[in-house]
Amino acid sequence: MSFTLATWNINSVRLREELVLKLLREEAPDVLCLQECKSPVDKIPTEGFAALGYEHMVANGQKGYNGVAILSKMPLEDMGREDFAGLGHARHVAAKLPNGVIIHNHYVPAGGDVPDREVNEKFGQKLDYLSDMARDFRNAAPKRAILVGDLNIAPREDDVWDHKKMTKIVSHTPIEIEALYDVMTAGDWLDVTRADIPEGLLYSWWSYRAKDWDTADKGRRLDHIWATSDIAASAHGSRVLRPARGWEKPSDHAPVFATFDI
DNA sequence: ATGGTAGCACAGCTA
Repeated sequence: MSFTLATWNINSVRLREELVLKLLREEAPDVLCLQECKSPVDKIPTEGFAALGYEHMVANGQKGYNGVAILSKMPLEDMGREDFAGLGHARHVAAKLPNGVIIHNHYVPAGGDVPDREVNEKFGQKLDYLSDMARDFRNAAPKRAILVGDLNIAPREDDVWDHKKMTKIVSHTPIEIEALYDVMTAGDWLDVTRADIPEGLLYSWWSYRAKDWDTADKGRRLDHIWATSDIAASAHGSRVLRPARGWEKPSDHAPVFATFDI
């Protein structure tokens, strides 16, 4: 069976309901994982999604901030929500597909501006969130699983527009990159996007503050699709839907896609 | 070093 999965930080699912519908109509992934829904679960506009065939959703929501959801054409079994770092935030939800594959959808804390947990509590929370993820995967090694989301870390030199300028900028500091690779190793995860697209600059986020995001192209690859090694080899066809960053009233993130033959 | 934009919700936090 072949299925296509997309992940997208939507930056308010209620404000951008029409953009979600456009993506579902034009790209028709089997599963769409959203982050930063910024909505309680019961206020997510599911009717329009269901009308396009996405009749199934598992979600974790809160008012105003964070929030993650998995939309699917196929039935989903709710596999619960983790509160890593004990923040009380809606940053994770998991679901199982009929083929047995488990999907983890994460919104990792951004971590504030200063990359030092002694002076910036948010940076400490980000590192704690990552170490809790790693501990969880060491406790119960995931199998036949996919992990997606806005991980708020661009690990490789070619995941940012200027590696040297970025090494002290939160999202590309060595301590975060180390922590992210520790999560990856703890769970036998492989970076599907970079397995499919090993060469070259590849971004999924551009700041709203840049004058001309497209020509300046000061992007970062913050949005990831990983898979456990038992199914990673079946993945192909990865891409970033960069044009979505240029849609009317866009999210600052573009959707990332991967197709799996499982 | 600073400020630039955006969402939520209506001030100020978060990104």
